[in-house]
Amino acid sequence: MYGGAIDMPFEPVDPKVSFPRLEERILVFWKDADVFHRSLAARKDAPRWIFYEGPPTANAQPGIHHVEPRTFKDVFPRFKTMTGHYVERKGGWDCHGLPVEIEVEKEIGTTGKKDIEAFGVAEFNRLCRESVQRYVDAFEGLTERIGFWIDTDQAYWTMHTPYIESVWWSLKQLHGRGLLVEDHKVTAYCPRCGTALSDAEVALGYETVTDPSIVVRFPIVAAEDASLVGASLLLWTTTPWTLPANEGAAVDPSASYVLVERDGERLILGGSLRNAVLGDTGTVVRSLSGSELVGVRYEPPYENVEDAHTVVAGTFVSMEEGTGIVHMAPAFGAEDLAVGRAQGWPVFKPVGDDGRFTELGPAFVRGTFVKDADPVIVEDLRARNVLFAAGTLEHAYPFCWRCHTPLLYYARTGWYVRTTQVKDRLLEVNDSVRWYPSHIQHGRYGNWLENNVDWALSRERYWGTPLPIWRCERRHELAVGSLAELSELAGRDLTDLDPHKPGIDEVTFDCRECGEPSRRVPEVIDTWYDSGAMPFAQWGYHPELDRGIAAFERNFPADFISEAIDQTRGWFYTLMAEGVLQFDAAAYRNVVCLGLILDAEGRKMSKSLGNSIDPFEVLDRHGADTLRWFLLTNGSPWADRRVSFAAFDEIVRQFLLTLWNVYSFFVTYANANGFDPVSSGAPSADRRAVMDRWVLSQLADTVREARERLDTYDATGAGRRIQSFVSDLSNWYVRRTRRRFWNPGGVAGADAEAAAQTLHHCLVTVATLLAPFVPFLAEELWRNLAAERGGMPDSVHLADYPVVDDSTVDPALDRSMALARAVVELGRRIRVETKTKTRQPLHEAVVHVPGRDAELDGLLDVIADELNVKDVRFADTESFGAWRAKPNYRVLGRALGRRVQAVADALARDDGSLAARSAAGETVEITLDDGSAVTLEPDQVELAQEVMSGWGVASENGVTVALELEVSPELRLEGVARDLTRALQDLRKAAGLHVSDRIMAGVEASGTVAEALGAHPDAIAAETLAVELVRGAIPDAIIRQVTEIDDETVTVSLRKA
RNA sequence: GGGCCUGUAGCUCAGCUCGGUUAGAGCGCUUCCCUGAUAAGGAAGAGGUCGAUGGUUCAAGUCCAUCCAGGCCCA
Repeated sequence: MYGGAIDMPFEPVDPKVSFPRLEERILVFWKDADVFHRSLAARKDAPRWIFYEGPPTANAQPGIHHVEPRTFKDVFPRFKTMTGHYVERKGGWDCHGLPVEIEVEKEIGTTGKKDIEAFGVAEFNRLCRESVQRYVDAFEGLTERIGFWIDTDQAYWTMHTPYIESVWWSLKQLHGRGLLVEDHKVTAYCPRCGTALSDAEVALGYETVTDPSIVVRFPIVAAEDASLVGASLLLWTTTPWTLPANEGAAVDPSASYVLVERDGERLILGGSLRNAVLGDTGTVVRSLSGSELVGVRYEPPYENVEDAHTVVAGTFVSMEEGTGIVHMAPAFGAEDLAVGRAQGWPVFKPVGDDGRFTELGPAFVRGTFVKDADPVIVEDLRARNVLFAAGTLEHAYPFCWRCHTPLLYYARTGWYVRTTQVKDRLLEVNDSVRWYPSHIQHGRYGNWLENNVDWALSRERYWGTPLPIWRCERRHELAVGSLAELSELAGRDLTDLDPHKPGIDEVTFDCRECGEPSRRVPEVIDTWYDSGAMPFAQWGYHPELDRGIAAFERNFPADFISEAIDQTRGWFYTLMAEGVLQFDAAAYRNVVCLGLILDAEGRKMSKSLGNSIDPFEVLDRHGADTLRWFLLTNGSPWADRRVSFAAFDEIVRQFLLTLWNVYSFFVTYANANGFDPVSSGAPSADRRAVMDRWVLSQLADTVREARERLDTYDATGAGRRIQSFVSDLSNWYVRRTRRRFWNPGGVAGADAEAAAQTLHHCLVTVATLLAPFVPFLAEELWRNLAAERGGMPDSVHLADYPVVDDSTVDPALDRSMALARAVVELGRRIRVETKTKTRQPLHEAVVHVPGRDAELDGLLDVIADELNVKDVRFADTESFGAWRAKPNYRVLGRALGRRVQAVADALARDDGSLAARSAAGETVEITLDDGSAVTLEPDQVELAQEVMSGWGVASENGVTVALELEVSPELRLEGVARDLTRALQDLRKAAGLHVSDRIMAGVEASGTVAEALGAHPDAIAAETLAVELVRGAIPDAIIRQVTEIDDETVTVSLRKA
């Protein structure tokens, strides 16, 4: 369809367009003409504007929430390309991680690590690789279909060897600087599956259970205040099995505690909890603050470590349940571990990975599963009089969502990146980043950074980048940075080895320090580390191998990244953290942070809820441009938003089809008139009609605002401005200018050509403005209207973004036209109120706009035509109703303060004479209640005219319009002639005639209609392109219709001439 | 428990930066009008305690405080 036109300047446009089909055609064109790569090549030497692709994890079918970030990641690079930047767009795929493993586990029916080991890690990882490949194919399909221009051919894959080596290089740096270390951490752990669970997994398995709830005595053995010795601290716990690991007790230092004597025994507990624990028994001997207890040493229930068993201060201590004194077992609680680390207590862990007590535990529970040991321990405590009270408690406890084993909170070793050591630098770097919306910077994201904890890097899983640390029996560690380095260590060529498990684990070598065999630690790394490594790893950056250095340096840092808000703790953080850790620099300058996509009920879309919208269904039904336009302009990109199909229909009808119809209209008449935009040449400004000058001024303003907003990452504002221009173009410019295009004999000459030039220019400019937003429709318009005409490129995406044509900016005209449109609106209101059809011509309209008459000078014809009146004049002596004035608060409020209300009161009492003088432009003086006088300039008041409705007068905002409603017999006939014309036009349309077909027409009528036909035969014939217009029926009519005009029955018929 | 966001018409959302006295748009509903570009457009109407309370101010949807509800994240 893009063949050269011989007979017509433009390809005919089908007003009934299918956007999805149009988009398929454009996709073929882009591919055949290699437009994307040419758009890059054309800017090869331009300043770089750097974009990073945040890789989607290829572990499931893409959803509509993947289209949102991809749309924003497309619109700005396209815009920057069109404004003269080189925007390399390297794609990427996040390949590793638990989600991929789970997807494969579903396929092969395994439910835990033991199953996977039995299945075979080599085969398992092979399936993971295949799964990734499969979903990448699906994502590539979506990417292409939505018009997201990104280079998927050269995408980085985090599972490819050069990427992994680059990650290894970075880890080696961290290890060398002491920032990558092994340490303990408490995590939820399933003893049956032998694996730690993520928070999300833990959240899946909470159940209400009954657990023991016991209070135990910790007798004080040493204290600064010697009188405390011999008293017992009371501690509460629901996990008796953790008591053998007790190393301390925590109190709230600011809370109040009491020493109670009861049955000859002295007990210490939180004052507010005394009643709950002791009831009204015992006597308070003294009260003391928590801080007085800090440092007290006690006798632990079970012997374990030296130099511990003291009371410490803790902010986490609750004074609302328990005893106000918290038992601390660093091996089994996150806070406990943090406190223990701060106190220098060793981690004492008498429980093995199978959940059973080991040799370290008390003899009577060794080999027992911890939960089963609870009653045994309680009995032991009772026997030794350590137990104070025992009961049970119902509460929520997490279970393994796979095997229903109770989860244990366990200190386990893992590998950590010491991000806390660069926290200050992270905060500093964050200050240099521009966030959209800005509140993220010091809000959600800034808070996250403030609370930075070391990055738990290792995962005891299979499908991930292996942690490249080899260690010997004597625990000498070596971080390896590449396969080449590994080859050297192992003494054989491993450069072709797949660096994944299990192959990599088979590589061993002799420790360089002690000669003992050294083997790799078993863990893989957090897949998020892969994602944050992309600025360097996407180029295989590796200084030791002299690889990717130039490419990295050219492309760091990013000017722009964008993802949804859930990435604050994800990619936004990992990118920044690794940028700082490796290069002491911000990895990105601008970040657009999008809201989440919700369903019609406001719930987050997810596969498990079954409420996600299939993007391919939307694309097939409404098209990519529709979806893109919705995402870019509907609601706020920062806010979560609801998506439903109704919104897509509205966009098609209201925006895309409106533009399409203007386009179709233009092409129809340009072809009919043989208009050629290149040879006809643009008329000079002073030769342009006022409507042309107005629409060009609006266009210039649209270009200005679109550019300004896109420059500040506000695609929504830019899009809305363009949409409002398209609406004005269609509903005011074309509506008002239509007849100038209808030029069957070519008689209108230069004026028709000026109109065509203007509309052509508007459409081409709009297409260019829209190219980043709706790349398909923009291309379609460009291809037909501009491509290869006068040296223009063959694709809109190779064009420059429009610049403001200052010569067309005319603010005075903008204001005048707004006023004229207000006048027209009032006129239309009068016609409705007085039930006077618009088609009935009236004698005159009288307009009253105090002080602004002159502004309407050039627009009286426009008003007259739109209101269908013979004449428009300005009021001079008429009084349409009393004037009313009220203060212009913005001006007077500032000047008068409190007295402005008194002015309002005074003006409200005005009988209209003061207001009338203001309306006439006079300065008036009013007297207030307090006797003081105030002088009011005309611009210090707002004027309105009180008019009665139904009398042919309407007023608003100081603008008053009156219509002369009397219909003379002549006007009546003219109105009927127009009704008749309209009937014939309807008939032409119904007969399917082309706009330029000539007809023979017949009218069977009597009375007024016949009279009107007799009075205005030429006008009717000219309007309807009738070469012959007869009374009565015509022979051989192809269509015939009975209709009502002016309460008379009329039959019209016609055929082609 | 902490942080952030959101709360305006039946629905989807503007307006809040920088306070101004008739709070807007689109969809939907009612009535009418216009139309040989239009699947559109226009006018009128119904529909609002602008989440609540208190404060600042001549004036609060807008600024401040507290609270309520929902969401997301952290604990």
